[in-house]
Amino acid sequence: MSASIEVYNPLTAYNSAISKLEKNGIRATKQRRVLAKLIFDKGKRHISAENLFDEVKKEERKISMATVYNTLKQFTTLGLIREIVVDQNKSLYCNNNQSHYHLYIEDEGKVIDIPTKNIDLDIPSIPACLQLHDIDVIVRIRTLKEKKS
Amino acid sequence: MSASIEVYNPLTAYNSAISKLEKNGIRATKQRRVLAKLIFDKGKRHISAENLFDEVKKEERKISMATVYNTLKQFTTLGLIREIVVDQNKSLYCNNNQSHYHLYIEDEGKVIDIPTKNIDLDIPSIPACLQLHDIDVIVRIRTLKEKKS
DNA sequence: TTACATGCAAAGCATTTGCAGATAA
DNA sequence: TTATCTGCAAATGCTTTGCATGTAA
Repeated sequence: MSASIEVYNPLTAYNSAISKLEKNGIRATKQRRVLAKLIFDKGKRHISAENLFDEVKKEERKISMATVYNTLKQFTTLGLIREIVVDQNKSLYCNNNQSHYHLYIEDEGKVIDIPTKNIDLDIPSIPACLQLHDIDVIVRIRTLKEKKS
Repeated sequence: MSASIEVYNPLTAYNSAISKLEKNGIRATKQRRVLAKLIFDKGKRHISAENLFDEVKKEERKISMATVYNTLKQFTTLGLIREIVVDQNKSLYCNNNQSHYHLYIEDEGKVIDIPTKNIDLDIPSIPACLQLHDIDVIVRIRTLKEKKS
């Protein structure tokens, strides 16, 4: 039955985020709801804290940067979003829960999803005392510009 | 012919690093030689800037943090070492040039190599105007501690 | 001699934190 | 009411930079 490729339903994503908050005893405050709406309501995408902060400014409410960061962190801990560390000073958050990896266009700071089926990981046996937490695959790409001379 | 698994020769690694510097018109100054020795002389490993700085302090010469950072950056640009961004505040540098990926033990901040043969990437077609720069695969692992209750 | 390197301290920047005031249940 | 949140501004920590001094060729 499963849809062949990933289907993203903003409303479902938003609603399940909110209910997951509540299930974990975290209040669905106005700020968290606004942020969740912005994060989940625009289809699959990758956002930075700054990005999100800017989007909030364009909307009705004003939310402090600290709250944006704290909320992103909480959402990440709850597994609602995933953090992608593309480089030192750039964390992006991915609102797509389904298993996938990332194509990172370095010059543009842009990230594109790669469906998991295109990547085949045969990870060596992990000792029983360890627990797989996450697999980050970032394929780094550069645009050809000054090259090819 | 090729060796079945990776073989690392500290002396060769050091020497080829130095000659690559010279080939690129970068002087093999005392600081760079000291850093290269520390980086390549202890077998395959993953070092942070701070680590390296500490090791320098234990040795004869004193090298400033700025120089350590600048040198690591240069070495990375030249392809002598690889930077692994495991999280925001932790960049590690890997002295192993051969293609491989990383197992990151989050709680310990420790990185272990995974030979490439265990990972098979079938990357969706990359437009001709783009250039593959690097593929980072970080398998994130946590030790089981407070869990299993 | 002269371009390139180094070291220091100051600057930068994304992120985190402490704490007083605000808010949800 | 009371625990939890929020916002501000200050703090943090890694990394970078400007600039005067030092060094290799």
